[in-house]
Amino acid sequence: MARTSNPSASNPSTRVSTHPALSRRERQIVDILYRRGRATASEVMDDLSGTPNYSTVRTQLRVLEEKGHVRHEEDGVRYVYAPAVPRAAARKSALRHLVDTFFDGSAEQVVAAVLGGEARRLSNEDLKRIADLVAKARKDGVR
Amino acid sequence: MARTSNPSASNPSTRVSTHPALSRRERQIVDILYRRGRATASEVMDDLSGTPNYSTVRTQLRVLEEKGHVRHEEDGVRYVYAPAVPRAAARKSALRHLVDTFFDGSAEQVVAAVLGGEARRLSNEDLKRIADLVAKARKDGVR
DNA sequence: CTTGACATGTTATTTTCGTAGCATATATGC
DNA sequence: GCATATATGCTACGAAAATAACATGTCAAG
Repeated sequence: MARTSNPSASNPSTRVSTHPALSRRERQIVDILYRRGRATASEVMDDLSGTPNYSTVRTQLRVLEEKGHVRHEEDGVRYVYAPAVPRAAARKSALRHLVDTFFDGSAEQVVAAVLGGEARRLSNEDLKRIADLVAKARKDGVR
Repeated sequence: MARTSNPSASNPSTRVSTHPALSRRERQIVDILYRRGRATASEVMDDLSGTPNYSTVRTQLRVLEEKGHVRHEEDGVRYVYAPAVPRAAARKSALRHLVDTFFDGSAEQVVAAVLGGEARRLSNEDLKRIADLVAKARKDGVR
């Protein structure tokens, strides 16, 4: 019965790096931080769905910090939070996860989806720049 | 205190479609289903991290079905599960979320990341096909 | 026809989450 | 100086999630 073996680390869909995967609300909060770069508890609260209590959000940020997912710096009296994992790194693994989960691991399919407007409509200028990117990648690759 | 208003539907990072967002484990399970297309409880279990009890996985699949995230069909005696939301739709919103969260909403940045190997290495054939895709998109767009 | 392997059905227990209240500190305007 | 707005510190608690035990059903091999 397809009991093939599962090293449990070979599977991008469930792979857990150093951190044990975020809960639902935690994921939302961290995503907000990635989108904003950095934010106070109030700002995070504003971006959260529902109408969480300010206190609630602070508690969650504190827990996230304890777990090492988030860090804060003090700006005068207030705390300003930011993701502990650099955006570039998080982005990389997120992209990879997406590609593996929804695009059969195919980069080409991703580009097709982006061009197809699955993300948002592209202007002619956008397409031009993208074409240049691809051209450059090809040239470099062939080099 | 910056209580500007939050329709909770204007924010892609926290937007909840019809379904109230999956819990951690649920997300993992559904992702596995998207990757495999369809799977039995055993197969899902094999792909999950940790070493969840078979019983546990079945319970979670049942709950997911109750919530409408998953459906099952019977293949003889056994149940075969699949995501309730079509892959294409899920993919679309996932891509959008990724772009908004990590790429400043820029499709161009996504393509750059893909080309840059942030997802996986591309062959020359891949690049060729991608170049064709872009060329076609440009032609169509200009039309 | 009975036994073993593998399913599903049901129910229970432990953990984790999500949420918020209350106490306290600090700056700011009157 | 003192009230008010806004912070953080700490604690608590119900709800949901994650997990698994136990019971039952089915099919095929021997």
